[in-house]
This record gives sequence, structure tokens and C-alpha cells, in this order.
Amino acid sequence: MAAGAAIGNIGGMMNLAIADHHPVKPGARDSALADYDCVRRAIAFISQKWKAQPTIEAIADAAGLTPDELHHLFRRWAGLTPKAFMQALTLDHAKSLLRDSASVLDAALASGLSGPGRLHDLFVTHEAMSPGEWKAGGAGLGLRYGFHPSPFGTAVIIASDRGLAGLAFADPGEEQAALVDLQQRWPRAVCVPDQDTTAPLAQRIFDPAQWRAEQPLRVVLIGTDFEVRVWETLLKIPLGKAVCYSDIAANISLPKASRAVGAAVGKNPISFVVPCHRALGKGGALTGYHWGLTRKQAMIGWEAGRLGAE
DNA sequence: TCCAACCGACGAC
DNA sequence: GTCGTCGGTTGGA
Repeated sequence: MAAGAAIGNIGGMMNLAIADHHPVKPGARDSALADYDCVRRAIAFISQKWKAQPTIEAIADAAGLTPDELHHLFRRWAGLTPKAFMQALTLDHAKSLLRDSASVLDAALASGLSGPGRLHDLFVTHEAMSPGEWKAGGAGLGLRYGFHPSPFGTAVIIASDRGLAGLAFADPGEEQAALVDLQQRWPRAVCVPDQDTTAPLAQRIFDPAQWRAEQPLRVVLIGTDFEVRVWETLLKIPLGKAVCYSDIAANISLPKASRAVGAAVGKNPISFVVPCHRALGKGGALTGYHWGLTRKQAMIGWEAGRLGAE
């Protein structure tokens, strides 16, 4: 009920955050959302027409840009040329991400606490909270939420005092639905708007320059035992790698549970930070994504750009 | 606590 | 596409 009252405020808050379907103006301030809006249209067009080998001109047209603007957009957004971006969305690329899928997880485990190897590009410490724990301790705990522009559309961030609890994405006009979808995962929690709390989280999560091992991002995983194990496994997948569902299943010693793993991956409440977009079907197919396959493609393309920047 | 129905972000053909 | 399979989740008892 407190949450209901809070939801009423969103409309007003969102007005400043949402850039509508306007083409990107050079030098426009706060261009993250407008950028993603174009990227989204480009991806949609590419995945629809990929067989016909669309030209840069055609893609730019579909995104509402000139070819030159498209080029600058992708450079700014992911550090990638349009051509390299298209390359990053091919099945071949997905397969190369999947290379050594099984051993990626074992290697991460082995390097563990001592090794120099990074587990996750965005350094994360996590603790798990079972539904039971949540219920028992939930009385005194509150959640704070905020909306923030991100490279993948408007990000909805939910934080508890124990750390980041939820991260969802929304296309223009769907912000409220995204918040409700996220909130419903913890029906007993009291959720209040608090941009001041969530803004620093957003800034840090989406700016790779701020990913630091010394000060890992605190995250709290709230789910069933099985779900938490699956999400912990996802956290082991480094940037530039992907794993398939059956390898996750094998990694948690339930080799036949790949299907259940898929369901659990789909319930991941902390999109992007818990990299469920790095879980692919065995053959490299993207299968599904709670926040839309287009967004999964966007993340994969964006990360391809990060890889080159390392 | 126990059990049966339910239901896929699987995977093989 | 479609189909067999299977285990986690859910909800009622």
C-alpha cells in the first residue's frame, strides 16, 4: 500500500528522464536514453533483415539517422563501428563467446579468492537471503527505488540496506510496469522512492571506469536456494564469455536440471549485474530474456565493445 | 511436511 | 518447427 502510493509519483518523475522518439541531436545533453532508443531500433531492424545483409544506410534509415550519425552513435555508445556491432550479433560471435563454456565456470571457481583472475568484470560481493529470511527480517527492512538513464534504456534500481537487490530495464512508457514487475518479487517489502540512494549505484554500474576490485558492489540475492545457486554461478562468467544452461546445471551438480536452470535464470532480479545475458542455448541461440531479446543483444554488442577497450 | 499438477530463457531431431 | 523429458515451484491437504 505504501508502494501503491509511491507508484503514483512515478509519472511526474519520469518526465524529465524520458527522451522520446526524437533523433539524436549532436551534442545533446543526457543522450543515454536517446542513444539506446536508436540502438534498439537498429537491432530490431538487423535481426529482422540480417539475411539480406542490410547496408549501413538501410540500418541508419531504420534507426532514424544518417549513416554518419549511426557511426558516431555506436562509437559513443559501445566504442564500436556499426559493422563491428553487427558482427557482434551473429551466431558465430555467440559461439565464440560459448567457447569453453564448461571450463569457464571451473576456472572461475579455481581462481576464487586467491588468484589474480577477476571473477566478474563488475566486481561484486554478494550475500544470499532466502524467502524465509526475508520474511523474518523483512519487517524492519525497506527497499528504495529510483529510475535512471542507462545504455540499455531506463534502469529501475531497487536497493536494500544490505546492497543492490533489483535492477530492471524499461523501454519508453513501460517504466511503471517494470517497477511493478520488479516489486512483485518481494510482495512483503515496503518500497519507497529514493533517487538519492539509487543514483550512485546507477552511475557506478554503467560506467566501466568505476568498476573496482577494491570496492566491490554489494549485492543481495533474494530467492530460493536453487535460484541463488544459479545466480551465483552466473556471477562467475567473465566479460567476453558465455555459458549454456546445461553447463550451469552441471556446475551446480544437477546435470539434468538445465531446464530448471533456465527458469531460474529467467527470474534473476538483478539484470546486467548478475549477467544472465551471458547464458545462451547450447548452439549459441539467444533463447530468451526477461526484458526482451533486443536488450540481450544490446548487452552482448555493448560488451563486445568493452572487450576491445580492455 | 508431503505430493501431484504445472510449466518452461532445454535440447535433440 | 515440434516434441520428449525432467526437475523446481507451487499450492492444497
